[in-house]
Amino acid sequence: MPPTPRPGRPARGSATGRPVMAALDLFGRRWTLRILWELRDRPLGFRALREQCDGMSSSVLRQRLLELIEARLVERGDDEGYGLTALGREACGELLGLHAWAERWAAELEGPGPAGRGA
Amino acid sequence: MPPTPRPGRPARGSATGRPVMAALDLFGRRWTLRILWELRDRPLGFRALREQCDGMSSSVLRQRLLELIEARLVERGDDEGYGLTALGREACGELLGLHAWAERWAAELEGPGPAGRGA
DNA sequence: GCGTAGTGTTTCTGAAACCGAAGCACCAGC
DNA sequence: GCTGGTGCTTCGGTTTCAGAAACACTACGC
Repeated sequence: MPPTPRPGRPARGSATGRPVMAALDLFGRRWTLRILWELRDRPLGFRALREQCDGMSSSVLRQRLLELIEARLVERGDDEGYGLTALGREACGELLGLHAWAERWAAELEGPGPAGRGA
Repeated sequence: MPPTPRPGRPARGSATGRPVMAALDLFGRRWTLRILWELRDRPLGFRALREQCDGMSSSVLRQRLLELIEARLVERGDDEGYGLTALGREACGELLGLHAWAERWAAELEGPGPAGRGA
């Protein structure tokens, strides 16, 4: 299991510990973005979260949660399960921007098409 | 090689084709965010881009570039190499938000610490 | 007490993704 | 013809992920 990326420590695929590199490494791992997204407006238990993520592998979910907890984006409540920290909510705010972008993206791909949209 | 995520088509790990899911899948692949980041303010050739990404594997770089081209985030100029499309620049704008967040993240982890920062 | 149902978590095996170095084909300058 | 620069491909080994099964624990009804 690779180390959890954190600012100040060299990220995977980066000689520097620049915060943005650590973030790019952390968010570039499979399911990480999705987990943050699914927790965006309420905490979820392990199994519920797994359901939301279309039944992703429990071993990987566990791993990602540990990483996110170590990175202080996620924390465990006593009853509610896993939820975002203040830092996690801020990051999720940025994902909202991505969500808006994705809608424009969809519109763009659907519409004009020099490079064709069908495979 | 898995299919390139695109809105309207079920993304990996998602039953739906919702644009945001496709985006989360696309951006959740290793190096994808980093590539966009490195292209943020000028086009780069294959080898130069590879250098910027700390010597990432050329086979994976090729794969990611094809995906990004198919997703219309990246295009090839005749001379300058690979550069962002208008859509790609928009997405990159969202990454700038992530960059700003990463700085706050670094400050937060450096400062107060209930969960400890040292391993 | 005893079984049932619900957690979160762990373990395991095979598949998929990634790494990394080497080498290819091509072109420009000399 | 050689050198040095591209972009790109191939291939064996390593890492990561997938998916199902089972574990430990708790709360409940009985």
